[in-house]
Order: sequence, then C-alpha cells, then structure tokens
Amino acid sequence: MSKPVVTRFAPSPTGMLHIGGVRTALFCWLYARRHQGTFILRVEDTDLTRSTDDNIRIIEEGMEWVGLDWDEGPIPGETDRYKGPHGPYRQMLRMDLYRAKIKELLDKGLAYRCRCSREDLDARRAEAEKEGRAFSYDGRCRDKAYDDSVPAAIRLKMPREGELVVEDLVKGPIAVPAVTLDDWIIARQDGTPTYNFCVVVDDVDMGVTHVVRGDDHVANTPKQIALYQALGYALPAFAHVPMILGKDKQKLSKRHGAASITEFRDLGFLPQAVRLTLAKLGWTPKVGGKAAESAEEEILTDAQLIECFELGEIQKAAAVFDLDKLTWVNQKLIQRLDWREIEPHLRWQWRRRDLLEAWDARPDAWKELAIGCNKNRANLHDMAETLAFLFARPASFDEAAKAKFLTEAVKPALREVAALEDYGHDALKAAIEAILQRHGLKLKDLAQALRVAFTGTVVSPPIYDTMALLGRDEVVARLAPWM
RNA sequence: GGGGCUAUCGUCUAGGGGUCAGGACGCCGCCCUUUCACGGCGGCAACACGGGUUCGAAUCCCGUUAGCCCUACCA
Repeated sequence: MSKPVVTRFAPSPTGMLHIGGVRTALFCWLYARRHQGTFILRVEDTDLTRSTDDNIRIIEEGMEWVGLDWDEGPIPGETDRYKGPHGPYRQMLRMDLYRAKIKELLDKGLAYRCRCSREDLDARRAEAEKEGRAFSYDGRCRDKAYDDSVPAAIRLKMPREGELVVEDLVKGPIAVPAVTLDDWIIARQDGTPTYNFCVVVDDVDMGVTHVVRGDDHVANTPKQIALYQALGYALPAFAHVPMILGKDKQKLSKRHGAASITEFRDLGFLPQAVRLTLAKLGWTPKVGGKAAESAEEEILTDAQLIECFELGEIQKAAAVFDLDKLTWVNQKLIQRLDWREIEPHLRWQWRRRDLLEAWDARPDAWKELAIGCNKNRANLHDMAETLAFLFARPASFDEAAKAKFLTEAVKPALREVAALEDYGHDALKAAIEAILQRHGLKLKDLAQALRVAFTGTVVSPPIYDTMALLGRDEVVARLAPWM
C-alpha cells in the first residue's frame, strides 16, 4: 500500500488568478481526487507588496467559482483561520519554520554564510558576460566557516560532480550535470528565505507526495532536489506540466481575449466548461481506455475525468489555448443543463436589482420556457442579453428592419395578432396560420415584423415562444404603435 | 555563452516500425429553417529538416533548425 496522495497548488497573490494556473491546479485536483488524496491550497506570498488580503480573496473566489475545492488551506473570506493540520497556509506566516531549517543546515555544515557583496557579485557576473563565459558562483566562501558577526547571505552546498536526476512523470528522466549548478542562496542577507527554499520546506512539512507545477520550474528542480537531500527528506514525485499559450504562441495574457479566471466568468462561460476545456488542453482523457471518436464523446463529466486521469499522459509540449473550443464546449454543456442549473449563472450576468426582481416575479414554467428556448446560445452572457427584451421595451429600433418588415401591408395582420387571446403554443400557431392565409402573407414576413415590434431587432426566440413569454398585455402594448 | 525542455492538419490531439495518418474545434459547401442560432451531411487541411537503422520509419538512433525555460540576495 503506497502513501496517500497529497498534491498542492501554490499561487502567489498577484491580483488575479491566471487561467494557466487554474489548469495546473486542475491537474493537481484531478490527481488528488482520482486517488482519494488531499489537495492543498497554499498562498505563496513572500512578495509582501502584492500580498494583500484582497489579492488572496481573488484566488479563493476564483478557485471556488471554477469548482476546485481544497482540503487544506485558507478558509475563504477569513484572514487568519485555516483548515488542515499544517497551517498556516501562507508563507509569510511560516518564517519560524524556515529559520529553524536554515539553522539546522548551517549547524550541520551543509550550508554556509557568504560574505560576497551584491556589488561584487554583480561585477563578476558582468565581467563573465563580457568575456562570453557563463557566470556561476565559485564557492569562494564555502569553506570559510564565517560566523554571524557580519550580515551574510546563506548558500547551500551543492554536489560538485556527477549529475542530479529528476524523475519527471510527464517529461521522463531529466539529468543535469552538477557542475552547471552553483551554490544557490537559500536565505538573503536580511535573513529572509528565498522561494526555492520555502517551497521545499513547505512541501515536506505538508507531506506533499506529488509536486505538480508549471514546467518553468523544471530547471529549479535539481537545486531543490539537493535541498531535499541535505535536509534528509525523501523526494516527492515531480510532474511538470507545460504552459498554455495564446494564438501567437506567446504566454497567454489579457490581449488574447482573457487570461484571468474572472474574465471567463464574466464572458459567460460555465465553470464546468472551463474545467473540461482546460483538462483536455494537453491531455486526452481515455474513457474506457480509448480517446473520444466523435464530438459527442468529447463532452465528459468531472467524474469521467477523475476516473481516467493520469499525470503520465499529459502532453510534453506547450499548447495554444483556443477560445473557440471553449465556446463550443460551453454551448454543448448549456444544451445539456436543466434550466434550474442555468438560472444562477443568468442571475450573475444580470446582477441588476430591477432585472432580478422582474425575473423573480415570474413563475417557474415561464422561467423554464425563457431559458429553454435559448439553450442554443454559446454563452450565458449572450443568453442574458437576448432575454433582456422581456423586461424592457425596445429603447431603439433597427431602422432598416423597421422599413423592411413593419410595412403597410402587414398592419392589418398585426391588428389581428393583437386581438388574439389564447397564447398556448398550438392555439397561437393555428391562429397565426389562419391570419397569414387571410392576408396572403408568409410566416417570415409577419414573424419578422413582430420581432421588430417586440425587440427592436430582427432576432428573438421562436415567435410563438416570444409571444407566450411576453404575454398578451405586453404584446398588445408593443404592437400598438405600429397598427 | 552554458544547462535543460519541446516539435503530427490553422488549433487541441490519436497513433509509437507496415494505417487511405483517425477524431474534435475552426473554416468552406450543401440540407433543414419564421429571425439569430441549433441540427444533419460533405469538403479542405499535418508527421519541422537532414542523415542513419530496417525489406519497410510519423513511429527507433544521431544531428540540424526553431521555440520556450533556467542561468537573481524574483517568484
């Protein structure tokens, strides 16, 4: 029986939760869930200036919205309480642990104080560069055994020969010659520990078994491995997942449309659509051992994703994020949802109190029809917008459409429509067909005329549904100016 | 400069010695249609390059090229 799986997602609070980070978190989450393990959320906030409580909230909210629940980590909305036995889950608050570990390494002679000044180091680096040589710290303070009478940075003694091997679950074994790695700094002159040091100490302290993170950390891993060894800890498994790119193959950012998770929410995407699309970006789920062979099979549930997730199946190369694909997945998912599952997302899109009150005043059957006849929308934002005409009369009219459809010829038909009383779908259909007969009109002519009168535009749900939703009084009122 | 990673349609990918190189998104065309959509059918489109190994290479090996990451008292 192997150890229970523990994974972790450790974002830094930069003011937004990046979609690339979400995908990494998703892989951690999928793996933990797959093995009934633990998923930890830890805030990497050693950069004081950016680490406000607000920024931490943004991470919590993003994670909650996208549906990635964590077993250990911050309690959303609370600044100083955490769930899980390894807290606090904010690096800033774990300094005592770091200091103890640094002291331990110093005492054992596995790390040492380096009195080289920053200026000196910079000068040596510049010189090396000028000569076209690689700069690496030569370890000149390594055996000096300096005491703490002078402020000094602390370096880890790295192995000087052989190679360090990362057994990466997605990339395979990666061997790096020890000579290319210098004695790196684990604590600054002011005593604060550096990122690569904190990560290792935290991962060990929290019992992380699988380090799943972006592959921009691959090159840091050999350094970290040396630290694990110095500290006398067993190595976790590593899985470095490739980054996600924009269309121009550059790092995904706002100018590609959206990069932060909240933007995707505002754009009208379902959290499950984001999850599915992200999961399938760089990984192909093999349900029952085989990949999807039709569009239908592309749409999977979380349960299916969890059931077949394998870190080793993740693609090695970076992938371009395609908003069109997300949109398609979103649409497919919307089509499959019950109106009650869609409603909360629509409410979010509307947000305005007057709209919400108007909506709440309606009976369920009405809501069901309103959402049901709009299930083919690509996103919730559009759906919310196309439904808005139900709550407010058109503020303006498409002039071309008005001229084309609201003609003298349809006026008599309009008057007859206004006189109708039975708004049941079939009755409406029969009555309108009779009207068309009488006036020698085509459905297209009348339907479009009605749409313009009702919405100001030439687009609306199917015309009988539109009328049923508006109701007789409103239909008559909106028709009045045109008869 | 050094070290590392990567490379199949425009995009996401399946395939890992013998396949017409399969699917999905997008795109194009046709059909359906009361609008926008949905849906149905069809089409275009790829193994980065060069050498090996082999009867046979997209698949294995070696180079080249290109892109990315690291090379901080940033994270």
